[in-house]
Amino acid sequence: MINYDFNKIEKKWQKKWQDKKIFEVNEDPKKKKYYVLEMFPYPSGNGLHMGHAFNYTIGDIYARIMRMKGYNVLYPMGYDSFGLPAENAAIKANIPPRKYTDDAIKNFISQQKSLGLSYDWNRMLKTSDLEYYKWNQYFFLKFYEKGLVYRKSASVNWCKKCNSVLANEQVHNGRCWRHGDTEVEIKQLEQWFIKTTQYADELLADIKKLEWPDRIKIMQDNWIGKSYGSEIKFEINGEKWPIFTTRPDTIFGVTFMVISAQHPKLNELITKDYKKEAETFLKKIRSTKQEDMDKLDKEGVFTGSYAINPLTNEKVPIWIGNFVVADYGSGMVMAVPAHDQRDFEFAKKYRIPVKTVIIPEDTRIITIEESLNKDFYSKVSKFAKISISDGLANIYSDKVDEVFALAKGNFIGSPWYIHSEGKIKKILFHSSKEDRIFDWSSGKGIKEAKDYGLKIKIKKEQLDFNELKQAYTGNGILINSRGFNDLRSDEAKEHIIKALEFKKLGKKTIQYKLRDWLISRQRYWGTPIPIIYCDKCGIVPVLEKDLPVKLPDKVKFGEGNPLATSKDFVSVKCPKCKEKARRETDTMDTFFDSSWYFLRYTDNKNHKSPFDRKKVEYWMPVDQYIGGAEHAVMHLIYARFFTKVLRDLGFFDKKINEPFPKLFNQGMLHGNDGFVMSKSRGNVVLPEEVSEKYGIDTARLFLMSIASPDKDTQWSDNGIEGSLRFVKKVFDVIPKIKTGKSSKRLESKINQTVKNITEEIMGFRYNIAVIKLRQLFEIIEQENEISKNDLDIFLKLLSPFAPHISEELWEKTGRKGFISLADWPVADDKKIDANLEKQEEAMEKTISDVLNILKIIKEKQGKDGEKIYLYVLPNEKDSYNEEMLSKRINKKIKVYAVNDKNKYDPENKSSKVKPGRPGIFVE
RNA sequence: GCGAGGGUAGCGAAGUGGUCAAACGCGCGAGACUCAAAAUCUCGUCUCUUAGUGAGUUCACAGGUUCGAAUCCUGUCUCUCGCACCA
Repeated sequence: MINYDFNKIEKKWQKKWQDKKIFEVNEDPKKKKYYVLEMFPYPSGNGLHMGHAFNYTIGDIYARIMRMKGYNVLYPMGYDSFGLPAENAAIKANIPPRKYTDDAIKNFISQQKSLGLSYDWNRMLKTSDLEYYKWNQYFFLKFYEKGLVYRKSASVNWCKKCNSVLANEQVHNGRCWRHGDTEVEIKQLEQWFIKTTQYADELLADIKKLEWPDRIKIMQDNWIGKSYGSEIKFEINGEKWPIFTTRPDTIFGVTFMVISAQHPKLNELITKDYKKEAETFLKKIRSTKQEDMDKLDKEGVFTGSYAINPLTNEKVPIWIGNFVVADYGSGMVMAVPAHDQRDFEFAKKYRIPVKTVIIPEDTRIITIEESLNKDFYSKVSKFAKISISDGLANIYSDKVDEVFALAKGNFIGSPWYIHSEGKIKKILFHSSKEDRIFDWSSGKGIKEAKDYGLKIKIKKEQLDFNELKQAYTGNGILINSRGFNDLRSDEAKEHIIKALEFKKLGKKTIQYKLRDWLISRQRYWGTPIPIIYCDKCGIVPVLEKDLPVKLPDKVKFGEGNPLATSKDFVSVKCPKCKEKARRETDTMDTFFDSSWYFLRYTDNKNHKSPFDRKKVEYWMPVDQYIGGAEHAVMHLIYARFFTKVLRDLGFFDKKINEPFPKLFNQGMLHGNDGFVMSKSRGNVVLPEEVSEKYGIDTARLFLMSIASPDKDTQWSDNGIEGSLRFVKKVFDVIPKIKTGKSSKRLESKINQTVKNITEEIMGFRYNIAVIKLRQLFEIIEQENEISKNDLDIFLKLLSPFAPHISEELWEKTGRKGFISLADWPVADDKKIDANLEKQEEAMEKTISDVLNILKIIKEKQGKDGEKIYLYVLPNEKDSYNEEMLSKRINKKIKVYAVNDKNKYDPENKSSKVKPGRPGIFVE
């Protein structure tokens, strides 16, 4: 076998592709377009690792097959080059961020080119280029005009390592998304926000139209977090405070209110008498780390104020609590301790009354009067019988599913109720000393609770739900709710809202968890926000004609906001009054940049506008987007939002509603040790090293064959050897193969494989496609000759995975042009012959029979079989190829038709012959 | 706590009702080639059995549905990921 010089071949074809610009595309109305896109990378100074190669190869294969299928394929690459790491590197190594970034990009490009990716490099973009980011500013102004941008003071997430605020989406588990070890602090700051919430409904509704992995869709759904509820107005100090709740059916159970410690109007409620305690409490909360907050018990203090329940006119105390989220709903909750676990815990701690207003369906409280006086059949659970006499309670039942008795102490005193459904299984007794569960399922008939030695005494005055162990949070039947008693929760919600609406004290509302997008960053390496502050005119947007606001080169780091250190930058004249004014010194979140880059690819050199409408309308939407799941609720939500806004601003046709109708989530590539590749762990596999040793085609093929590309996979230095063997063999065998006529068997196999591989690639089951390709190659190897056309087909099938050697072999076998631009093969169904498949199986079976016999002879008789004779039915003779069999079995094989008079058959094995099953004689 | 997805032979990984003792790759074993090794080629690789056969036990664990289960249902254990006091 020759040792092929893969590196030379790779360079050769990469150069040819580039010189001939074969992957560059233009709008062509005659051709169907297809837009394949991978999430563009942040160009880190560390360069690419194998994980990137894995990701890009997935997209490249897709782009290649679509191109060969005749689509006009847009497959671009660019760089999300603004951002913190460059700035930090600049501070650390004293390199200007622009230089750091440009160097990193250069490095990325050369690495990516050596991966054989078929990008249209002519469309490359960098978000840190003035030609790109000036359009960020332009969009910001457009959004501003439309009222989609606003400035407000709010509690914001602050990461001290980033030295900047973060968007809600960038806080993970109370920590910074970039700095997993850094807790986010809450600061009160005035910042720029984008009204993503204005599109919450559409963003949510359109999720179901997307062909995305379910888990990403679910994540977005949860993130937007729509909940239906109502706003109920509670009167506080003569003022109406709207309070959001999803459980208006529990309004009669409200025994207190809790306001968030961060609520802007909190101070209005704290009365003189409670000021001291409140301040101590608030101080404590503010000094608590965000992370510890979650673990804390519910805590709070009384404000001294009261709210009036609009339906009962009861006065309930207002507490400050550490568990109420300030910016969700109304920042204050109506607390129903009997039916909300948090409220329950709080009430228990501060001995606030608990009032039960919902009981599970099929449940009735047995009132003491009823219980004490007579044998009692539960009204609802018809099969439960409770008898109470002399203060002793026994429970009898044969068909009740679950009987809950809530009791206190030695089962003495306390309220209890029975809940039943279907067959009897268990009876549960809870006591404050221990929880005991009795399995009722073993007993067929009636058992007495007292058999277990239980005595239950009930006293009237102890009917007190404060003894409940936890809140009942399910739906059920209303009690203690005046006119709404006996309604089911869902009915009660409607009725109660109606009653409140009638009094103008409440209404139905919808709440979202999604918050507006905070885009201000107190950092340098980003897009300057085009705003000017004038003492006279206030906030004044930069005029469109004055764009771009260029990011200054000379700033000082480490003294707060870097842009503020550039006097030339800050000082400006007010566009309105022409007086002295100052510029905004914050920059934009880089997710702003990545929210529309896919549009810019369609027209990346446009100086006059962000993109040409026609071009966007030709190429958009992205037909296949590829990227990791880490952007499920960040980039993917922002980009969807942006697209919808630009659509509404008339930048392109109304039909473009979603940027990425189809999304593929690739898995993570782990290192040899099974852990995520990272520099600190030292398990990073570098493409150039692998490439040098095995060739990039081999690496691509291997990456795609380890596992399904949507799964996390593990790099293995051993595994790639297998792929190398295959690549070498192909490279060795193909040029030597005799071209002529393909056998029926080969034709059938080839056409079947074309069909399979096409389907597998289209479904991203690349691993299966590679297996099919290998199986096909095995057949080709076995055959004596192959037709020119079939050989071409094989190379075409190989080419998306191993483009360089495919090109090389294409050329070596005398084909013209680039295989990358050749037509993707179409299967000829007529040539697929199921009978041949059967013959194949018969042959495999025969081989294994022969081998088995050889093994047995060796074991039993200690001799090696030398010659093998097969006796086959005359019509099957052609299916048994002596040469091929001999090669497989490594022995001389002679095939006779059973009716051959001259056959050699000393033991008359030919009598054993059956269709598809030859007789075998070994000697 | 809530939500999503997993657990398949020594390892990686296909397989979602019969064609499954389970593709493919790695590893390992045997043979061929060679003076020898590497490379390459062929075969084998759950257990027992066997002139090409037959039997048994498997797909986290325990039950169940079915004529039939790796595949469907229930429960348990376990791993990964996402959200996390959202009223």
